[in-house]
Amino acid sequence: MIYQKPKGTRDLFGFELERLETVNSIARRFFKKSGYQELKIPWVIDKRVYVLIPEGTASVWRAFIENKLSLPARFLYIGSMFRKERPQKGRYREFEQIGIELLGESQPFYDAEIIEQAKRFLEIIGAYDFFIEINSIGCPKCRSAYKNILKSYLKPHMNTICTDCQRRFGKNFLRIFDCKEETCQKIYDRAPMITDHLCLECREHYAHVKKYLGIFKVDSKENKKLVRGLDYYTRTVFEFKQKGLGAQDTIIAGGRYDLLMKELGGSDIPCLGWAMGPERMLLALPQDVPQLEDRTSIYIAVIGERYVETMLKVRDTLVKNDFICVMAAPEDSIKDQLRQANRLKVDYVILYGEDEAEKGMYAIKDMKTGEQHSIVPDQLLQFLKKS
RNA sequence: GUGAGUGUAGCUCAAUUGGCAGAGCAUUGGACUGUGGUUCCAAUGGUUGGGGGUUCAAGUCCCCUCACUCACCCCA
Repeated sequence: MIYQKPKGTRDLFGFELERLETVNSIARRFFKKSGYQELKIPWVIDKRVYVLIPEGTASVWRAFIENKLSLPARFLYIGSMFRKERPQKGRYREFEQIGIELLGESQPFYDAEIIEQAKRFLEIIGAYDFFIEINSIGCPKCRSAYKNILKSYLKPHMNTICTDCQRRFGKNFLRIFDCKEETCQKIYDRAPMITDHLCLECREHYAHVKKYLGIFKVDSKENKKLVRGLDYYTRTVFEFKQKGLGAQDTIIAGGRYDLLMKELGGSDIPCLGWAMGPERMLLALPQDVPQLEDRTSIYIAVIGERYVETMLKVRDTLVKNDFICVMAAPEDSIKDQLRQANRLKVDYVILYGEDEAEKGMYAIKDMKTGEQHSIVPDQLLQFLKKS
């Protein structure tokens, strides 16, 4: 072994890859029909060193500016993202993400719409047992006023909260609400919440978002402790959480970030979006969801090299007609060929050798029942299609 | 970065207070020379993750290291 795969990465193949790709193609179909255009963004975000993208939003913005695209714009991106944390259940260092970004829309209608689209998408895939949490974290105006209120509430408790929270207090203020310590949570339960300290505009925006969620018939639960660590988030934040997962149970997270564009040095453009971790979601689903396309598979057993050419034509016809088709090397014994066919779990085997050539027929064997009969070449496609 | 748990055949796992490294499945061959899967018989398969130590003797006990898993942390 020359080298092993880096920690937190995986080789995807077989069923696992198949269902991930199925989710991706459903996403493409669904969101393109909803007016989104796909954007393929580079994994590398630095000229000299290989710095890998941790999320898609900033890159989508960069692409928007660099390509001088016009507003309003809806983008879909699908691909690998990277994080450096130690892996655990539902958290890999290289992981898949499906995300959408909606640029240039400030109406609360759209906050509700992207939540509804996420929900419909999950339903199409066959996900269930998830719930939606929403909150509003206001704008810089109400948030800075609120931060002072929260700070003065927390001051007397500084020695009671855990060391992690003390660190968060200085670095990532609102994130203290995410703490898993019970003693900390007891203190935060009685803390003033940002949702109750919104300015008039933010309050109205939030009320409209909830109104539209009602019109869209999307059930959601308000979680006043749901926050974001970064300052460019404004107003609406939401998460979809999946039951039956471990500590990492958020399958979709998103919100509104009207200040991001300014932070990146651009003009003032509002933006909404979310990102989904399909692998994490699939962890909680039964193996047969989403439903895979079930194609009939055929193995062509050839007995004698001089029949290869005839069977190559059959193979090409089958592939053109969307069957899965594998051909055997004529040097292998018929026993080996059938054994291979069995291992590949194919539905049918076409056998062709001296006997069949003389009669001008194909022998076709149903691998489930073991039945075998002769069929004239012209009827092959018809026979396979009705099966 | 921190903590806990697990590493034995290709896979899933056994192995008593330290006492001959095993089973099932898989693989290969045969029974069966143009018929897989089922059945029967046989064979192959291991520096017990790696290194060091204690001991007459280590899969088992001690130390180090690597990998995986879960949790903390982080979460744009």
